[in-house]
Amino acid sequence: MRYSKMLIPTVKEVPADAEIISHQLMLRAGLCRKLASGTYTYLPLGWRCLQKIINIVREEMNKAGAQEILMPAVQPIELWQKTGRDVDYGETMVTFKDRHGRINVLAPTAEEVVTSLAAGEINSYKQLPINIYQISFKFRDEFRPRFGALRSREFIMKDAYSFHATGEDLEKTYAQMYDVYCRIFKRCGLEYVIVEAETGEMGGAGSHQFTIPCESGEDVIVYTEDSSYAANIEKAAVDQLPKQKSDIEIPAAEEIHTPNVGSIEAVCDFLKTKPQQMLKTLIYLVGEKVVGVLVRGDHDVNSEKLAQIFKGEHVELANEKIIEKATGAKVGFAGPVGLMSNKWDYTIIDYAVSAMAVAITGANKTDYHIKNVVPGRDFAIEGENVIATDVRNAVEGDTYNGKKLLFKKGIEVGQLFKLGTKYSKKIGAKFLDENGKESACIMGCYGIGINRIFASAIETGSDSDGIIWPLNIAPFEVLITPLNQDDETVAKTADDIYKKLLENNIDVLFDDRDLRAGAKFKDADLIGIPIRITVGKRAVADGNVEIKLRSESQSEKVAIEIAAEKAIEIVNTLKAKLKA
RNA sequence: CGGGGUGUAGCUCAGCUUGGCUAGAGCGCCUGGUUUGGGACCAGGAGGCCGUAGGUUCGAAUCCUAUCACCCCGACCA
Repeated sequence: MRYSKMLIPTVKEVPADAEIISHQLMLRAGLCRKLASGTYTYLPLGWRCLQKIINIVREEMNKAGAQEILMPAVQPIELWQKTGRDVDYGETMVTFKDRHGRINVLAPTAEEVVTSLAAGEINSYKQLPINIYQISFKFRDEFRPRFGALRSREFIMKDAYSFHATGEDLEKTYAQMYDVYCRIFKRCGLEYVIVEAETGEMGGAGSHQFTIPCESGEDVIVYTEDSSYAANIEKAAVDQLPKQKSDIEIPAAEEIHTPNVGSIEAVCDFLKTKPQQMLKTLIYLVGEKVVGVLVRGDHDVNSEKLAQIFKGEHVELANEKIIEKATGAKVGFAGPVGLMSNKWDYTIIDYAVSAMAVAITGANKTDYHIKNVVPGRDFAIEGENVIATDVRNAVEGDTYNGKKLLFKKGIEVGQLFKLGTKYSKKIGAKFLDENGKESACIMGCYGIGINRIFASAIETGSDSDGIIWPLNIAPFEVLITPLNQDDETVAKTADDIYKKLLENNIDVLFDDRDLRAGAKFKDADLIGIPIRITVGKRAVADGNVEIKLRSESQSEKVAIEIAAEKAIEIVNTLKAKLKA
């Protein structure tokens, strides 16, 4: 490909609305342009990268026996109503009416569609297992799209779905997909971490997440130093804290006037105490149920853990109205004393709370708190509809199995789920087993965010001059940079090498633009093609060209005659390193 | 959705507080010339309904109101 013929609009200045490195470089290197919030046009260079990623994913999926299909992006809402996920997804799912008044959704994912396909086509255990996938656009109307391709509203996802007659058989495919994912990320040249994850609104029995560690990641990975345990923050378990003992007899609980101080910080300020001494009471809506959740003042409720207690039901913070009704006080003054289980349906108490010797908590009376509250004495920590459990996020200082927990940020690029029969039961994907007995298909599902691989590769591979692509997903493998194109020998040398590389199926970009050397070098570094061959007048006079790796600072002089061969050799070496 | 911020040339931004001449700079773009191994230089040039709508005023990029878009901080996920 000739550079002068290609739309590669590089820019010197950093675009104003790009915050993180990958977003900035994507725009600067001319890989994409924003159309509207969270939607991007991928330009020739960017689309080439995405296609390379897609091809790697496709190859590995096909090799594992998965079959590619393509499902509609516009789906009838009725399908989603069957599984109740129209409610779970809520506003994240875009819906619109067509001319007949039917409500359609823009696919945020495809469990419902694929399960209804299976319901129609799969009747016998003889057809199982089957693993089908697609690579297509998804649309999610995110609360807050940001960070360019990291969290866009429209994105390309590879989503695979497997159907099984038995749980053991699901385990087999799950393990196989686990392996396939390792191969895919290896080939893409990414350092990844695998963590245990929650299944969230997907439902199901088990899940792993593939994460690329990096500062701009929005996920938090929790792990032990010896790597014996790694999970995302939604899942990460913590050891129970030791029960605190008080040296003195705690006096009776006592109401104190705390005008206008609702937040934990304000109360601490006012009463000259620390968040660890506080007991925070949050009112949640779990399905239809009103649930009071108690955590220590310095801890946060983990809504995934909360959802798991209620078998994956939809969880959200209650609004002001419900809180006031449930507590009889304005927001900020809720507490467990005196009204547990009568105004709300369940009380969930975090272990760290039951371990407290004494606490300060809201009095369920506007502008009042209660001090000297002893869990177990002043409110029940067990009983009907009262559950003591782990319902908070792990924090610095926590341990698991006695080992210190460490924290790291990461980008989630893929996730595996054991779905079980959540979808097949509701949509009626059933089969007859060898005994003629009917059962619901057991399902697994496996997603990969293509754009996120693209973004994480840049996020983890760049320097102050621009992108440093891993060879396998670089838009081109080799860049030829002739410097003095009026010089016949230079022009011919560059052209010969270009043709030779093309003949050998190397992805090569030929910078035939009439620009000064500096400008070409700057663009070359910015777009980050792994191998650059520089053809300059002086070196050519000596019978040489220069070969330079984008990842190295030194270039190497190579005789013109063997330049193409040498470049091919480097391509092969780099490829070998990325082999799965 | 709540909180904060920004909309002026293709891009990055100044001008707005304290209304007043023809609305500016750098980069990019076009023409000509000189240059040519790390984003060259000189000369000339094109390009703006100052986000949109209304209002105040003799006069609005500047003040007021509404509205839209975008960005940042919080609850979601590939």
